[in-house]
Amino acid sequence: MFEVFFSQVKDKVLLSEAEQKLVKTFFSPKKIRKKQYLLQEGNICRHLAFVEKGLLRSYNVDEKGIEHMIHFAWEGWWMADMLSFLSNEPSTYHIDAIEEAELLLISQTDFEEMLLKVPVMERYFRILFQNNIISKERRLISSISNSAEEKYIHLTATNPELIKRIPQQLVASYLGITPETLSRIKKKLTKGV
Amino acid sequence: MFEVFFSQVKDKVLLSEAEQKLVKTFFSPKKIRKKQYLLQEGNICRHLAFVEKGLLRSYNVDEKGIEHMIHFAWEGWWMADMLSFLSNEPSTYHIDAIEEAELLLISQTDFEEMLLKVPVMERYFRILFQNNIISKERRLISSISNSAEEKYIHLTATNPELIKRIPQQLVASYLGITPETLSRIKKKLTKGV
DNA sequence: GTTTAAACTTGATTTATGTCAAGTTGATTT
DNA sequence: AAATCAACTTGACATAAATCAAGTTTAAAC
Repeated sequence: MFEVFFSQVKDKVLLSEAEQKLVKTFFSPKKIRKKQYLLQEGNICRHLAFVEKGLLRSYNVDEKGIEHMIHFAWEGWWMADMLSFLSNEPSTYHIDAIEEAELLLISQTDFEEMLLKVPVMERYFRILFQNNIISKERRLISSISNSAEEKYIHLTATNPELIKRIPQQLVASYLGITPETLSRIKKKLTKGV
Repeated sequence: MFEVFFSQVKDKVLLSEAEQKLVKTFFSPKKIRKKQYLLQEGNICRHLAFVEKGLLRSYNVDEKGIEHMIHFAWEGWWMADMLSFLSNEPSTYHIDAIEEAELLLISQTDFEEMLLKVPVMERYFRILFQNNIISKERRLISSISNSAEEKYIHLTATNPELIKRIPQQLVASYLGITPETLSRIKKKLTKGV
């Protein structure tokens, strides 16, 4: 159950056998089915979820009822509403499974306790968050700088797996464009080949 | 010189006198004039900069020569190209001073050393990065979900100081819209009052 | 204090993208 | 395999925002 997890963690920091054992105790496994919610708007996000298998998405819904994709997370990625998780405020996000998923959950109090008891995990999350900032910044720059077509090209270059694995309408939402526009962009680009 | 710095750090973690003294040794002060560069595209970002006084901006320039604002940092904020700083790759950003600024700089190696020698600073940066992720996520959601007018209204609500302190054309760029559009939005909104 | 340059505003026009609607393809369920 | 539903495509049209250009205000430089 912890295979993907520890291979990910060991990618960033060194963990002793004892530390691994201790870290394990803070997590509990959970399986969720396709379309099942992990978090619904209005509820407090009480866990960080690590994806061992499957695929999750987080999104919010605006006044017009339109969904806006915030993140996707598959094997080796984390998923949560960090704002709600850290501040204990009700979430404005939904999180659900695009593909049936196996997760490792850690609660708010266990997260804090783990970081204090296993300082190397404090380091792991500092590095993880660092990387997250960098990738968010790139997505943001693309979002404010590029046309719809450029945004799509940029995404295929920086995240080809996402294009392959995520349904097109959700990719469109992730880019902040309509499914129709994305469909036309793809047609235009394949024509050009 | 470290007044703003330690008030910021103490806001997030507890520091002993000894730790404070040690932390100070890793930083060197620097003043830069208005319009002076701290970093230019193509160079490696070798320092994190903490702003004690003044105002910095980071931006990139696209093929058409258009500047896209990435961040602003005034008293109490950090500035860097994190990607370049962490990976040692040449930066794609420019960083310069909008207002004359007093900075505290820490180098890549000193940063790593400080985090290892003063674990509470590891914690500080984990928390700092956490908060950064949340604010970037909000900006991103607004960017992909909202119209130009809604983006501007959202910014006035979440970051009123930015609107007051940053020249309008830079605010427009920060929002990913043209100065003309921002000017028209402001006119429309003041009319409505 | 006058000159010069930069920032901001306003108007006319163009363009990219959104919206609405209908059709097609593909997937899921019975 | 047929039926049902959702995903994707395509076309016609509407609209928000960009572009281009001129004017005005404000700030900087001499």
